Amino acid sequence: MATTMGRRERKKAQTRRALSDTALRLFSEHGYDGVTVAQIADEADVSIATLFAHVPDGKEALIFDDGADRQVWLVAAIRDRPSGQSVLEALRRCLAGRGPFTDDLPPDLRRKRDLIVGTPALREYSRKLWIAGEGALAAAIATESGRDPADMTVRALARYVLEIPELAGTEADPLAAMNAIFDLLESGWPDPPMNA
Amino acid sequence: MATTMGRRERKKAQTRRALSDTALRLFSEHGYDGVTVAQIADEADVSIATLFAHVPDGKEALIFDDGADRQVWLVAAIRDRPSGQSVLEALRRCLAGRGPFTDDLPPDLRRKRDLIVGTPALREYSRKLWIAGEGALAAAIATESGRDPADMTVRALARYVLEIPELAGTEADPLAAMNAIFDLLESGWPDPPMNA
DNA sequence: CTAAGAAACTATAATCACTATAGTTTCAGA
DNA sequence: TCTGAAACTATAGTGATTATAGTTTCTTAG
Repeated sequence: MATTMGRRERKKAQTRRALSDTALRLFSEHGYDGVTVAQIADEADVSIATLFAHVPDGKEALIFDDGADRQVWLVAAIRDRPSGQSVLEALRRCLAGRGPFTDDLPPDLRRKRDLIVGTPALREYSRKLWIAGEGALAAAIATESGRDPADMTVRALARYVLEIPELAGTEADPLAAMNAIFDLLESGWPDPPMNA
Repeated sequence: MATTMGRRERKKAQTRRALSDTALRLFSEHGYDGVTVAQIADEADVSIATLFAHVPDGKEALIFDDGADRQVWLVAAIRDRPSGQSVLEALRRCLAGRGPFTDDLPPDLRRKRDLIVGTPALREYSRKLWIAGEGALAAAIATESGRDPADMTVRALARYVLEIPELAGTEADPLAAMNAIFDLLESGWPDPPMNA
């Protein structure tokens, strides 16, 4: 096993990359629904069967990375947070630099993000990917707070945090929206409202 | 406009009912994926085109009612709550008597519920129906708390409440799970944990 | 170096959800 | 009773996805 991948793996990655790039370009040009998987396969110069071999989750998955990076960021953000910082604060800061919450991105990533936010099918699939990290996030939270990872409170918190991108992503000011939601999760819903 | 529907509307309702009943029966017998819409249409003795005319959202929608009852319950539960009761308390009590949170149901509804909970595609669609009520619920909450219905805090609370059935529905004790989540929403996440 | 054997790829055909079209029957109301 | 709308039908098509069976291309153990 060499440090550099063998030719086979390199070609495989190349094909997958060609599919992603082609899909992103065509989606940007004609809209998600305006492109068929057949067109994508054609322009990437592979057969349809090959396309689906690379993207088992289907058309929506084409422009998303296979690797489960998402979970890694968040779990790392919790584990490596400065001492004294709360778990939710760490998550808030981590999310603030990602996805819909910053414009400090290279232009290709910005185009991709806009495409996702503007396409319901892609938004839904993106949410699915986030939610898939629920278990890992719950485990990390449980570790830090000395609770059972199966505790419904922990699971719910993890789920609610992971829903934030979809919930706040379409707002006029996504970052402000995200902060409002984190405040809600930290302090709870004030009822009766903050008068007598 | 007679008090009883005309024959035309009666027949339409009949057809829709036949489709629902047939779909529920076949899904129960062979599983959701083990039944094609063609089979359902056949057994209900209508054409496939007619089936889709009745169920524009597709296969999953077959066993759900068209009417948007869900929102109505919840909004009414908030508006008509005893004075002094918090909004979240009203929602908690309302949900406790519905869907996955009680076994006090006629056997056919119980079968239907079990089918939904046990079938990912149906769970997802059910969630979609709940989420569709977000705007109405947010409006009701905003009215009671004197906030802007577009306030992200209000929208987030509404969304989080509506996610509870999917989140708690698959737990061993759904009712206890639901209560834990409401506690989280009311009080927020205690961090650092409840020691010094 | 070479011969399995695995992995990636291909064409082809099928299945299935869903839509479009164009025409027929049935009811409702003037 | 006539007319138009609504519900229905058969038919054909689109597009995603899967199954099958066979071909090419790398890897690697001998």
